[in-house]
Order: sequence, then C-alpha cells, then structure tokens
Amino acid sequence: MDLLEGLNESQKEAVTTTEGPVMVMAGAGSGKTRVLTTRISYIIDELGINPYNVLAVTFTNKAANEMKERIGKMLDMDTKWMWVSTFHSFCVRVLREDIKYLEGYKSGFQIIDDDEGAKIIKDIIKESNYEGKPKEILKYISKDKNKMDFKIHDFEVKMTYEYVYPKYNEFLLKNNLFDFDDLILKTIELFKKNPNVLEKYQNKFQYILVDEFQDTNTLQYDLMFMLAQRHHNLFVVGDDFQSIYSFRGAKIENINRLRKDFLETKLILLEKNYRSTTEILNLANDVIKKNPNQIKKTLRSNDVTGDMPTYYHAATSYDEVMFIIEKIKKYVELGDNYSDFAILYRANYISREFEDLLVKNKIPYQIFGGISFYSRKEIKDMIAYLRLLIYQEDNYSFRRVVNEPKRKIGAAIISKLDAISDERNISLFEAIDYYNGSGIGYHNLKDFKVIINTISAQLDNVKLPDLIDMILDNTGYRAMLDTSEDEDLERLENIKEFKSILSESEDFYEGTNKEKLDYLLQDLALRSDKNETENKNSVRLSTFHQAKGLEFKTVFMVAMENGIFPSDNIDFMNNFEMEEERRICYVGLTRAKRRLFLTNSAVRMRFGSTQCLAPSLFIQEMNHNLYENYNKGFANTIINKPTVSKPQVTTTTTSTPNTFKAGDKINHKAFGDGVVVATDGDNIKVAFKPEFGIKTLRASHPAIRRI
DNA sequence: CGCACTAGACTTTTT
DNA sequence: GTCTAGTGCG
Repeated sequence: MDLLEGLNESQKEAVTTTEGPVMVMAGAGSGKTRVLTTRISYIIDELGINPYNVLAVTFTNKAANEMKERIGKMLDMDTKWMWVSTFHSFCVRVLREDIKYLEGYKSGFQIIDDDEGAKIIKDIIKESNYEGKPKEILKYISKDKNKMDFKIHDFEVKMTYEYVYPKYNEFLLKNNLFDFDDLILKTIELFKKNPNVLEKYQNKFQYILVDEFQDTNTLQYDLMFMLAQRHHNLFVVGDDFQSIYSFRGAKIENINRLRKDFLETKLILLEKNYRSTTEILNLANDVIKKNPNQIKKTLRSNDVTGDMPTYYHAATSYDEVMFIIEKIKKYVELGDNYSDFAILYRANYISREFEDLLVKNKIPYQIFGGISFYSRKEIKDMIAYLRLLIYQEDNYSFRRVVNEPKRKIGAAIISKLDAISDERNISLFEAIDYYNGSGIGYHNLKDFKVIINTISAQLDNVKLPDLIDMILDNTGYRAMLDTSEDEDLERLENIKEFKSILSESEDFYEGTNKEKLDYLLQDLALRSDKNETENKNSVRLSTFHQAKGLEFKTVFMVAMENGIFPSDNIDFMNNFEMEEERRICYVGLTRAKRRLFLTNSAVRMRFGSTQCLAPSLFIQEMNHNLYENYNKGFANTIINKPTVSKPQVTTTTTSTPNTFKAGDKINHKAFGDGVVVATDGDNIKVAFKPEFGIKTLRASHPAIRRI
C-alpha cells in the first residue's frame, strides 16, 4: 500500500521530511492527524525504524488512542506498546522505569487528581492558623509548578500559599503521591540530575512527534526539547489560530521559541481545508484575520459550497432555543441524524435552558463534560481497596477506606495508629498489629486487616473483576449500597462498569495479577472518561473548548453576547486576552462542516436576574456580507450601534391608558411587526411573525410603537 | 456521624 | 435560579 496516496503536496512534504526539526502549522480540518499517523507509519515502514524508537505525544488519551489505532491499521501491526501517548502517561512510563534514580522516590507511586490535591491542602490549612480556599491555593501551586507567571495580590492568600506549598509537597513525597504537574516536573528533574538516564532516552527516541504544539506549556516544551537533543528529529504539529488554553499555561510563544532553539526548523503550512464549505471558511478567515501576531495562513476550501452562515438575534433566550430546536427538527425530518448537530457555548451554565427545552421537545442530547467516571466516590473507593491489596504501606488509600463503609473507626483510633506508625516507622496498616484497645471500633479495625489480607492472599488465584466482588462482599460495601435508592443503584451500576474495565485489562496487561493491577491502577489515574458513548445518536452540547478537534454537519454557536462571549471575566482592553477569545470563536466556527448558525438573545436570565446583553463583539466585527441576517430589522440596528440602542419610541406612554384595539398594527423592538389581536386592561395580545407567535405584552412598554 | 440549613458562586480545564 | 460547600445541631 502506498502510504502517500491521496495526500496533497504539503501533506506529503510533512510526512516525508523526516530528518531535522520540522514545524507544521496545520489549519483546522487540514488533515493534521492523518499527516501525523502517516508520518509515523512512513518512518517505520519506509525508513525501517523500530517502532520503539519513535515517540509521539498528544494531550488527550482519545487522541493518543486514535493515533495508535490508525497506525495499527496502516501497518497492520499491534501498536499497544508503542510510545504513542499523552505527555503525562509518557512521564509515568519513564518514572515507572527509572524513578529509583531520583532520591527519595520509589516505584508504586499513586497519581492524585485535583480533588484529592485540594483535600490534602484543606487538611494542611485546618492544622494551621491560616485560612484560604484549598482550590485557590492549589491553582497557584499548579501555576508555579508549570512555571507560569502569576502574582498573588491578596496578602492573606499569599501567606497561606507560602505556608501550604512546602507542606503539600512534603505530604506528597511522604505518601508516595504525584499530582499531574509533578509527573512532568519530576521527569525533567530525573533527567537533569541523571544525564545518563536522559541519554538513554535521547538515544532511544530517534524520531519525536508532538501534537497540538500550540498548547504545550513551558515544562512540556523543555521535556521534548531535552529529548530531541541527540537526533534533532523533532516534528511538531499545531495551529496558532487554535491556541485556547493559555489559562492552563499553554504558551503560544513556543512556536517562535522552537524556531530560535533549532534555527534549521523547517516550516510547512497545511492550508487546504477538507472539512467546511467555502462560506463557513470565509467567515472563519474573516474573524481570525483581526488577530495580529500570527503565522499567516489562509484556509482554502475544497471548493465545496453551501448555505450562507446565519445570524439569528432572538428576542428572548426562549426564542433562541426554540429557533434552534425548530431547525434541528426540520433537518432531522429531511434525513439528518441528531448526532449531526452541535450546540456550542462559551460557558457551561448556558446549557441549562437548552436542556430543559430539548427534553420537552423530545430531542436526545448529550452534554460533553461533567464529572469523570473515575472521580466518582465509589470508583475511588474501589481503587483504594485495590491499591491496598497490592501496596499495604499505602497510607493514603488506607485512610480513604478504613472507615468506608463505616466501621466506627474514627479520628481517635486513627491518631493512635498514627502515633504507632511514627514511633516504629511502619505503615498504618502494619501498625494495626501493635494497636491495643477495646470496643467495636477496635475489633473492626483488627477485622479490617484480616479482610484485606485474606483477599490479598487470593490475588493470583482469581480473575481481576472477582476481586471487586470479594471486596464488596467482605468489607460490607455492597451491604452499604443495598438501600435500593436510586443513588445506590447508580453506584452499584458504576462499580459494575468498573468491573468490566478490570475484565478488559485482564487481557491487555501482562504478568501476574499483582503486576496487572499495578499497571492498571496507574493508568486509570490518567484517564478521565466522561461516559461518552451512552447516547450515540444525540445532539451534542459542549463548550467551545471541549469541541476542539471535533466536527459536525451543523453547528449552532449560541449565547453570542458580550459578557458571555467574549466572557466578562476577561479584560476587553487586554489585547492578549481578547485575541484568545477570538481564537475560541474561530475554533467554534471551524467545527462546522455544512451549516453554521450564530445566535443570541436580547434578554436572558443570568445568575437569577434578567439581563440585556449586546450582541457579541465578534458578531459586530464580522463582515456583514459573509452571513445572512435572519432577523434584519432589529439585529442591524444593534450591530451598527454597539452601544445602547435607543428605544424608537416617540409617544410618552408612562401614564397613558391603553389605546390599542384589536387590528392595530404595531412594531416591537424585538419581535418586529405584529397585529394586536386582543386587549385586556393594560395588556395586549399581539400576533407577530410565525417564529415569535402570539405574545402578551404591556401596552405601555417602551419597546412597542404604533405603525 | 449524618442531616438540614445557609451563604456564596456563577469562564474555559486535554492530564 | 440553582448547585455546592461549609457549619451547626440532634
């Protein structure tokens, strides 16, 4: 099979320029993943390089898995153990192997998520005289670990941060825990302190590929640059137009930094878009060209034309949602699937009013995001039990489940255990042997140890999922969930799902059950599956951020109002922040394949009160010839006068009695022209255009005028 | 320890 | 308006 078949010239160049540093700026929908996977296949197949000498990193598990799958298909080989992974799992793999060279650290470490990190900080704060929000402190710690510039203006917060930070790190070290940032940070530290270890990997990875390069932060850049020192075959793909994660430390400057660090870096542009119609691309190009400081590229379409993008300015958010629902219904009737549609917004809270009406209109939908499967309490508990089976010295997991389900093992018993473990320098689990006491809690504690040891002794005699049943039955966890309440049933359902994950790992991993569990538990910590597959044929609701990398036949960009998008949490005068918002807009626009709708509303309930927000700056700055204005009369007025639109009312209506009668023609600021059909005191019923229907209004309302 | 009440938030979040 | 985290009481 010819790997290069069907590629355009720039794509071919990106695939075959294998030697030396290469930077590919790949516009949205330009076949980036295809180039990446074909290039890896090419390196293996054409250059005859061993797959294990290639390293490819991405940001999400999904992207990594997709790459493996595609390479596997192209080369008809098993790619399971190739070094194609996220930054974080790459680091875990390195640390697993070589952490012994880093003083104070040992293998078998556990990876904690943000929630657990915040909990640790909460405990540290509690034992001090300081005050502060754990999440906020953790945010600053993370910023510091990622070498981000930041200032803490609040004196109290700063003091707490300075107190907590070292204590937090001590806690992690003592309990053999790594937070996400540490994985990368400690890998770099390992390499810096042990040049021979670094050299091993430098020699190993003859070809290095980095996906979504515009989203790399300083640490990730440093890591990859380090590894590429020996062979210089560093290939990065990205799109500066789609850099939308600077708040997480992503440094768009890395693009220029690489070109300075490796002066011979070859730049290749992929500008041919295979996704969207010409009309959609014209609008996207129009938006993004307002950002200065960019690598100039213009997406050219595949010469597919379609409908003009539509801008719909609704009178109320209800009307906005109904406009979208009508469109979905119409196109589904014409043969589209629900999964062809995406409703995209800037902030999660926007989804609510869409959900209500989608339910009422029986349109299946799916929200992308939400709570991760692995951050559910019952799953974390199961993981802690499993860890305790293979790492009995894991005090962190011990504390989590020793009293879960409740066994009357309270703070008093734990602090006694703490004392014993400190005194004898043993784990809490071991300290149980030296604990003397009486009462229910005491006996339960002794029993707890027996239960864990009994299951642990059976470890290699059973199948992995059976371990869960043994835990559930012997620890009383199943009995705890046996109330037949919905919440309990859901938890049991989740545990069942977790069992099937264990079942799959049975075949995936190699070695003894202990070894399999060991690998699995570390892998799990880096997964954040957000039960995606449940409802396949459904409308997708998502933030712009989460929609990155996806495409839909029809895209609705909703709540396009100043304050929501661009968000009023950014400084409109700050060019850097405004440019990032504009890139978010660009990401949204370029998700659409065939149809694009931009919508907003004159009136919206937000945070418990009714607010009137002006149309998004991004709509105002769009070239009006590039989209169709659905609701011309009103929307144009606003667009041309982005400031406050003066009510076009001539009569002073404050105290004038209702002089309208059925049959009178009126104009409403939001609903356009209409006919009065009934009156009732100061209220009038008016029939507007079909999309608005019949409304009951106050006759004296300033938005109404007689025509 | 668990429930009930209240105060406060309410941008994005690949790992 | 609605959800969550934190406090306080039984």
